[in-house]
Amino acid sequence: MKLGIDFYERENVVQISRELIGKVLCVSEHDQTVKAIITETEAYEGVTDKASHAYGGRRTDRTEIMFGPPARSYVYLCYGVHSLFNVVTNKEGIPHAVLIRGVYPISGLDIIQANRNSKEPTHRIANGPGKLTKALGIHYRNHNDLSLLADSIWIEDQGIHVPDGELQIGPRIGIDYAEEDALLPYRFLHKDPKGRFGKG
DNA sequence: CATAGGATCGCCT
DNA sequence: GGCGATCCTATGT
Repeated sequence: MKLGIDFYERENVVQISRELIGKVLCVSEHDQTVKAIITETEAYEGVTDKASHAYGGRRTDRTEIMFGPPARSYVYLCYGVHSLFNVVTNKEGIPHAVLIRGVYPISGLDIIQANRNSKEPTHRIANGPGKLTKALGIHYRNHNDLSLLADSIWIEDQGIHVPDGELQIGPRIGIDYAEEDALLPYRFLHKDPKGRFGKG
């Protein structure tokens, strides 16, 4: 079932980031839906987090979405090339977000391969923050600031339970500039999506 | 208006 | 493992 507002509006973004591992990201467009299990996330803890775009309460046209209500998408362009997909959490006014960094497709693999223009195997076709947006057809121009409670992009709980032992928890990637916050254990990664979610 | 740099990826060696 | 691609955002004048 689709995650509701209660899931997103909680205060602990690190906990939400942890719980999103094993949930299912769904994207629907042109009457076609693709679904993929979330395998990697990072928490971004708003104004107190030097790695966050909203650090220090910085409000710009771009970051404004994170200050808005929860359960919405924050999709921005990275390195001029990649759309990166985030989920806005906590209450309006508190700019928390979770970056989705990797997924394992379970439905619509043919569409996903076409989107990527690649026949990479399932466990590698969307195992990166820029790869998964391209794979699922998420674009910063079309999919920014959408409600995750509507029918374009949403996240489902399909009862998949991922125990702590299957996770690797450590520092976030590519945020060396964030000084002491660069070492916070805000990254959650499933150690073996292929073995856990693959066939056989 | 100009400019530096980024929550990355894929190709090359 | 090194590097270029590629362009928007934020900041400063």
